[in-house]
Amino acid sequence: MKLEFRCNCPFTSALDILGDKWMLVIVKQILIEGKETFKDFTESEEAIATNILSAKLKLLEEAGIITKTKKPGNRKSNLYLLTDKGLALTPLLVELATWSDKYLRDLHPTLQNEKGMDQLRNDKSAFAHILVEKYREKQAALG
Amino acid sequence: MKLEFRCNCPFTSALDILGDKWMLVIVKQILIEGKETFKDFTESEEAIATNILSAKLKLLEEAGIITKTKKPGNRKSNLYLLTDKGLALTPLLVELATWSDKYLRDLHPTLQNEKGMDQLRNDKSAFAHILVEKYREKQAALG
DNA sequence: TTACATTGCTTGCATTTTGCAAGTCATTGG
DNA sequence: CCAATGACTTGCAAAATGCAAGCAATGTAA
Repeated sequence: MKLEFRCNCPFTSALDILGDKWMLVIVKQILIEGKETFKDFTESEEAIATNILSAKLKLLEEAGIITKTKKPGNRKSNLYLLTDKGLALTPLLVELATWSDKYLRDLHPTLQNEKGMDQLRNDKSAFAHILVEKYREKQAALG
Repeated sequence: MKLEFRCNCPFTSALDILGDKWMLVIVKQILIEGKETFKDFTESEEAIATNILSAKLKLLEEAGIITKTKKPGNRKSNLYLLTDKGLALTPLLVELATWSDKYLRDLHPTLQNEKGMDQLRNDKSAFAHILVEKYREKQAALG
């Protein structure tokens, strides 16, 4: 499980890093669900196994999408945070959710339909912008 | 390899279908590289194995992203075409390419840098719009 | 019309990735 | 000090991916 590129196509190359079941789910959990520590991820709804989580966090770090630091004042907990490169995936995530909302309901009737869904439908670029802003505020509060 | 959803999250559910090495690559090849037949895909730069290709085309069809029909006037060749649901993935693909263009060049120096890249940087929603229009024209010409 | 090539697959098997359960090891709170 | 917690690793089973070969149904050229 290492970083390699199949070809020089920009679409395919993004998928060489992000194209699996977990990478973007982890980014989503950090950005939207406020997860920061290893433990946070293991307690998620999606229930990622710890060995996979460990491997994927390593890959995300190698790819420059997240950073791993120690939580200030705590030598036990690690802090996983998005870099700018990682935050720049926000529009991609928003497109994923938009597509699901519009086209996945027939295959998946119990798909979430409350929370920010109206806001997403109403103006997705504003939605993305707010997500990024909130995350930056949080980061500023930390460091 | 069947269609199942981990949870009700719209982000994660999209990845339950699209989150692997091949699904979006195939959509890209149809949309951007004009590929239509089984053979077209096997001749791609990305070199997908025929057994995987077969399985993924089946999944894409089950998910309602592509349709499989016979080429008119030819009982041998099949024609794989995007549905509206599949065409609606265009903005997602454009976001993938945009992210690659901006953030992947340090990891992947030989990443493509010509062709439509300027147009993509200049106005990505216009770029997406043009892709969709061109594909629809092509479809109209066929049927 | 018959041999040959092409298209669209499937099968078998090796390799890689994913998933689950359990165990390790350094903090840390009491 | 000692149990609990957080962050992992390890071992093994299951699933997905990759490679090579094979095969049946057209299509094509002599």
